[in-house]
Amino acid sequence: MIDLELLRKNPEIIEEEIKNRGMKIDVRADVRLDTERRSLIVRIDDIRAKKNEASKLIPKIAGTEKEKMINKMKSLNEDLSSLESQFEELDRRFFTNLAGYPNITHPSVPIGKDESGNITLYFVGNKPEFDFKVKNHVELGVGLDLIDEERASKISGARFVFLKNEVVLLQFALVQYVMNLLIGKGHIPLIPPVLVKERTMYGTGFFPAEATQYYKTELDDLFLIGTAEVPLCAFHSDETIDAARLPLKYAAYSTCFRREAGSYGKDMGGLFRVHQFDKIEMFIFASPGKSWQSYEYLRETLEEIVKGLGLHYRLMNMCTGDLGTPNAKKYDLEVWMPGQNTYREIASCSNDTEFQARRLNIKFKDGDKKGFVHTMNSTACAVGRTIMAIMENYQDQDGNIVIPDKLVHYMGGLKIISRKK
RNA sequence: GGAGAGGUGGCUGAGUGGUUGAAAGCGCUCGACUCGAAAUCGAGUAGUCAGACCAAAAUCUGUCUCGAGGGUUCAAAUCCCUCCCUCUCCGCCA
Repeated sequence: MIDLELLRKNPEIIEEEIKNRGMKIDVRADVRLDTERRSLIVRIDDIRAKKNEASKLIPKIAGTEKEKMINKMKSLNEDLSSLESQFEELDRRFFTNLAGYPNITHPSVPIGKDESGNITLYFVGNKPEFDFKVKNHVELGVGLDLIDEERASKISGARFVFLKNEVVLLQFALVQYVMNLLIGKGHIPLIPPVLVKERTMYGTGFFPAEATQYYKTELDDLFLIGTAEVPLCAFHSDETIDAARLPLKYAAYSTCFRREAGSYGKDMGGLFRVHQFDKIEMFIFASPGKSWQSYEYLRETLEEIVKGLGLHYRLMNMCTGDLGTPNAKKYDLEVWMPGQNTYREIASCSNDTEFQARRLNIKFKDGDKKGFVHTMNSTACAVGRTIMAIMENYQDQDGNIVIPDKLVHYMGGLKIISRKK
C-alpha cells in the first residue's frame, strides 16, 4: 500500500515510478477520485453530526417537539443513505485501484523493461574449472543414490523429489550451519506454521495477485505458504513495536509450497523447481531511518553464508521492470551451476520499505514519534537449490561429491559422498 | 468428532435501547508532598478517517470504531441474523 499523502501532494513521483516499471495506471484519474470521495466524506460527516446532536435532544423533550425532531431525523436518514451509497462505490473503486500501485523504488535501482535490464553488480569467487566432463546434479544424485524422482513422481506427481542417504544429512548440516550463523548475529529463530488463513495471504500482499501460486486445503480454507516471509511478516501485524527493539531480526526455517502454475516444462527434473522445498528466510523489522543500513546488512549476511560454502556467484541489482510490486529494491544472488553451465538464482533479498507494514498495520513508537516500520526479507538458504549447487560445484572425476569444509563438522565428519559399492 | 463458554480502551473488568468513547481498578505520564524514594493526593492517558490552521509539527472541530458484516429503530456495546476468532471439557492423536 502506498502513502496517500504522496498521491495527493506528489502524484508526479508516482507517475514516474509507474512509467519506470512499465505499468499502466491513470494516476490523475485516481487523484480526482480521491478528491471526490473526500468531499463526500465532508458532507456525510456533516449530516451525521446533525443526527448525533438531535439524538441527544430527543430523550429530553416530549410531545410535538419530539414528534418534529423524530421526523427531522427520518429525513436526514434519507439524505444520508443516498450519499453513503455513493461514497461506498467511489471508495471501493479508489482502494481497488490503489491496491495495484507499486512501491516507490530506491534511486539505486536500475530502470529497465524486464530481466534484460538487471545489472550484475559483481562476481564473487572463481568459476570452478573441471578437467573432466561435468555432470548435472540429477546425474550425480542418481549415481550416488541421493535423489529419487521416479518414486516421488509415482506417489505425488511431477516436481516432487525424495532426498535420500547423505544428502538428507547435508540438508540438516546446511540448516545447522546457517541457523547457528544467524543466531550468532542476533536473529531470533522461528519455525512458523506453514498453513495460514486467507487474510494472512492478503495482508502480506501475496493475494490476490499471486493467488494461483499457492495450495489451498479443501476442508479448512487454509493455505500452504510459499515462503516463510508470509508468517514472518504477519508475525507483528497490528502491533506497535518500541523503537528501542529495532531492528528486530528473525530467521525462520520452514517448508515452502508452490504450485508453479504457468511454468509447465520449465526447469523440469531435479531440485531446481519443485512444489515443495525447505528454506531459511531472514526477516527484519527496521525503523525507517535505518532501513537501508539493515537492508545492506541482510545482503552482507546472505553473501557471508554463500561465501562460507565456497560457491561462486554473481549479485544482481534487479531493474524496475523485474521488481515485485511491494519491492523498493531487490538483489538476486545467482550461483554458478556447472551442470547447467549458467548462473541460477538461489536467493533473493528485498526491501519493501513501509509497503507491507502499512497494509498489516505494523508501527513503531519512538518517544512521541510514531510511524510504520520498514520490512525486508532475504533468503538465507534455499536448501534444495543450495544442495544442488554444492553437488554440481563439488563433484569430482569419479562422480563423488566433496563436502564443503564448513559443513563437515555438521556431517559428523563426513568429507565426501562417494559411490556405494 | 461431541458438549459448552466467550470476544468491550495498554491490561483486568462494569455496562441489556437514549448526554456511554464507554464506570471502576491496574498500569503509564505529568504535577504536589519529600533531601530523595515509597506511600498518599491532584491532573492526564485509544485509534481511524476527514476538515480548519500550517512549511511542518502541535492544536482545534467533526466522523467512525465495544470481533466482522448486515438488520430492526428517530436512536444500538446493549435487540435480531450471518460469519470470524478465542477458550474449556470429553473423544481421537505425533
